Amino acid sequence: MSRFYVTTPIYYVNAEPHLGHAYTTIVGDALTRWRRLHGDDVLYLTGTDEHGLKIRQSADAAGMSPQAFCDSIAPKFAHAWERLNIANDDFIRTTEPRHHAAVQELLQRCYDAGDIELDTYSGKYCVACEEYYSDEELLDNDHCPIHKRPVDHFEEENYFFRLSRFQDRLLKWYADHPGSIVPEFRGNEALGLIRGGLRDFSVSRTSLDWGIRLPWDDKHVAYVWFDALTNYLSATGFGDSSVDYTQRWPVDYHLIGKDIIRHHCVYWPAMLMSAGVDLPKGWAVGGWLLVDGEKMAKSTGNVVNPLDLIDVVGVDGFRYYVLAETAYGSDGDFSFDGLVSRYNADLANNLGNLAARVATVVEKKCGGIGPAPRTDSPLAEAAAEAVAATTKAWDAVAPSRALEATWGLIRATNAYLEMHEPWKSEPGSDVDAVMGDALEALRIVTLLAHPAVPATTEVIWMRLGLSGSPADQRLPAATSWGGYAGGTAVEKGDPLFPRIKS
RNA sequence: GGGGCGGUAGCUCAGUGGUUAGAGCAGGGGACUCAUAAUCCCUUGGUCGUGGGUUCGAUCCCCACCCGCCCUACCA
Repeated sequence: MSRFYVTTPIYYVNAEPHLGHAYTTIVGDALTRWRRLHGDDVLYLTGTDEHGLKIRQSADAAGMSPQAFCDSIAPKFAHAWERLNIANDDFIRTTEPRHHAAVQELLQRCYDAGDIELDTYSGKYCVACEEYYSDEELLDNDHCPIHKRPVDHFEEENYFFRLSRFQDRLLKWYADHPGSIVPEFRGNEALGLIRGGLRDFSVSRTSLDWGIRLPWDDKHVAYVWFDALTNYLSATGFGDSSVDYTQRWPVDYHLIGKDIIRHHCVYWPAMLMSAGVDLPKGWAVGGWLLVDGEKMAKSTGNVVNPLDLIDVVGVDGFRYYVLAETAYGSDGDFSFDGLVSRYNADLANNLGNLAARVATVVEKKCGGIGPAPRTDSPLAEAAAEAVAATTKAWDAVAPSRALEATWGLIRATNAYLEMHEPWKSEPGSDVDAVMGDALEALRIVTLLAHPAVPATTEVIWMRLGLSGSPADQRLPAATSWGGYAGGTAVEKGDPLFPRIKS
């Protein structure tokens, strides 16, 4: 049994869960469910990022302590993932003791390695914002873009991580590990960032109090990088001397958005190198889900709450949509019309309807008991192709392609039924053969589609009269043609995906 | 300004240095009626962003440009 460890970014608790968070989290869930089907010992990690000035400010504004504020928001993420049927194995919060231990361990290791040194951070600072600004962010004459007033030149004593020392090592590592970033074109972006030159970055603040103290200098609080990124290590037990964190580390995939490539593919590996920790095996970089063609933002008022959508198309309808509609890596476009139309076309008309018609014909022509499939069924080849293509796609972290391949078998099965028209024949061996084949194809579809639509496939599995759950099956053996033995009572039940009238 | 990614049928996307560029959805026609007015078959539709270049030949290679988006160093 192999181990498989996948992470999502940890989400900043300054905002409530939205479509973008849900997208990445669903991709990770489907990917890890696929690995579980293969018997892997999976660790799927998500969580929340709870430190920093903005949390402090939001807490102050709410009249709460930062911890109480975080305690009020973090469960909303955990709850949202429950609603979306996310099977994360752990949920890490950066305010947890285990995370503090890991952050301090990583900091200490980098400090001991000589890669963290005291220096001076200087920049243009707006007192009203309590923020530093780069020259390009400022208006003409060094005015704050928000407050329209002059910024001050500030200097602050910071510890810096000597990222500049890592350019050659990072380039060599990536050259030695081709394909570690998928899709490939995102890997090229990361290399471009490294080749473009690396500057040291500060890892601490003295002006911040809501965070983790540096172990060797408690006047300083860790700034975001060493705090947030380290969560991936915290969950493995890193920093706890009684635990062998290498049982879980290195991670197989960090799922990230394209906007945080620099932090995850440049800063993070350099930090790990410095600390003597193995680097991740892979990164899977996703694009953004735009909403009606525009970037989702509070200012445009187009923030989509995923929980509103599951009232319309169900949990699996929503999961299927985000997985199927967008090629992971590229930007996708979310639209309500698209959601409904894909739900109707793929789930109601294809999968749901196939399950319904098969059950009806088995009931009418086979006495409600599913016949066994033929060993030499023409559908067997279509099934094998679907299994192969689906597997290849999931292995490449390409959910939309995986589902397309799986749906190919659904279409082939519908076509197969049309060709033989078993509803026109009298009960007998010919009808039994056709329906056995259809049931077997549907069983295989159920397994292949399970990572995307786990709840519905459980229901189909049960209606086919099969015991247990698709999740108990072991691929690839379970997707071999002929796994259905026949002789089970097939139940029609209510429509799995009632068609939505638009 | 610099770096990067993308621009292929109405929509979402595949794709390859070479005969007539593909899929799904949407549109049109037909068949069927087991099924959630679902399904199946056929079909309309593309100057493969623009202009050059390399080549016997480019959507795929090179250059320039246009458009969209991302990063540009401390918001995930």
